Amino acid sequence: MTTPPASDAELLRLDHQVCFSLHAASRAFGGVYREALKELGLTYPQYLVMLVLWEHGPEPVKRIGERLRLDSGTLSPLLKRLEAAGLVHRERSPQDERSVIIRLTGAGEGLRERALPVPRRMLAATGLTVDELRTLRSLLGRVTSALDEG
Amino acid sequence: MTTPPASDAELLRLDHQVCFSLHAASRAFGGVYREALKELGLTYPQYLVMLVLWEHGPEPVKRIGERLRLDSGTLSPLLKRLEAAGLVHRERSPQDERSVIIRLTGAGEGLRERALPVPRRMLAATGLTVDELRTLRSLLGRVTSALDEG
DNA sequence: CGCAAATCAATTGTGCACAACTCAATAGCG
DNA sequence: CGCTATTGAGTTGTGCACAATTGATTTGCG
Repeated sequence: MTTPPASDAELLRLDHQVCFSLHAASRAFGGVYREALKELGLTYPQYLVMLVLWEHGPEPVKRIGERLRLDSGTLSPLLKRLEAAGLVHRERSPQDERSVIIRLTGAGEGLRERALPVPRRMLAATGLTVDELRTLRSLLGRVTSALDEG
Repeated sequence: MTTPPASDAELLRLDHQVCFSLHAASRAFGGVYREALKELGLTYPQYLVMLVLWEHGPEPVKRIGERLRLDSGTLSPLLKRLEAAGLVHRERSPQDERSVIIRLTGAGEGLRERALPVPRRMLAATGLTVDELRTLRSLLGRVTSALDEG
């Protein structure tokens, strides 16, 4: 694997291209997820919250936010909509009255099975090999960590 | 470089991780850009539009949308804000009255110089090597193309 | 030519992201 | 113990993303 020289001009262009590709890829994924999740009545961010709850059980809003890198300004209304849809239930923590625990309802648990085929469909739609996906995941994780330092 | 076997469970998890990493990385970039662009008075999507105009000169809304993968529902209000900020000017195309040409004002042209240090700062903030950035760009481009096929 | 289909921009409505703020509850220091 | 600082959730306001629709203009078929 040769490394072509990186001119100043290419470096500047590379930044634009990486940032733009990231932005575009994120929205492209969103579009495909929108299709795949339509029949479940979930948006992609709502699906991410459901994944957390399916995997980890009842969790406080704060903890969900840490896992998904989202703050209360985003989660509060989103969780309100999930509650209105009958998928989750909110309850104040008895230990700490500031904290609100999010718990799946029966309907929320039940949705899990219908969501199972979604990831495999997405995986196929990316057109990447498993190795490439691993590389992508790794690079994205490192970028996010580095950017979040500043 | 060995290829560990991919279990069914890992495949499912890999999809979640890639999608989530993409989502998170995109927002992490947005946050850093927000900082870097604050003194220019631009948001990241507005900056992308300015990049297109700086590079290609006056272009119709349609063409900008194709380059940035954005539709008129997003661009119309965004361009209105750029116009209100005195950075661009809108004019109906004489050749085709349906089309609206976006043209930089003097202030819009002038902003270019102040924006020059931004990409280098971003590049450094990613913490990746040039080769890794090239790999990332390539993978993201392929994913977006594949996803946009469906 | 005349009219139906396509095209382009804009608008409307919903939802996400995030900064800035409020308010209640808790932790922790003197 | 009392008071201050911090924490957790929610609210408000701005802006982006996108589906669906509207309205004006152009294209192109018959």
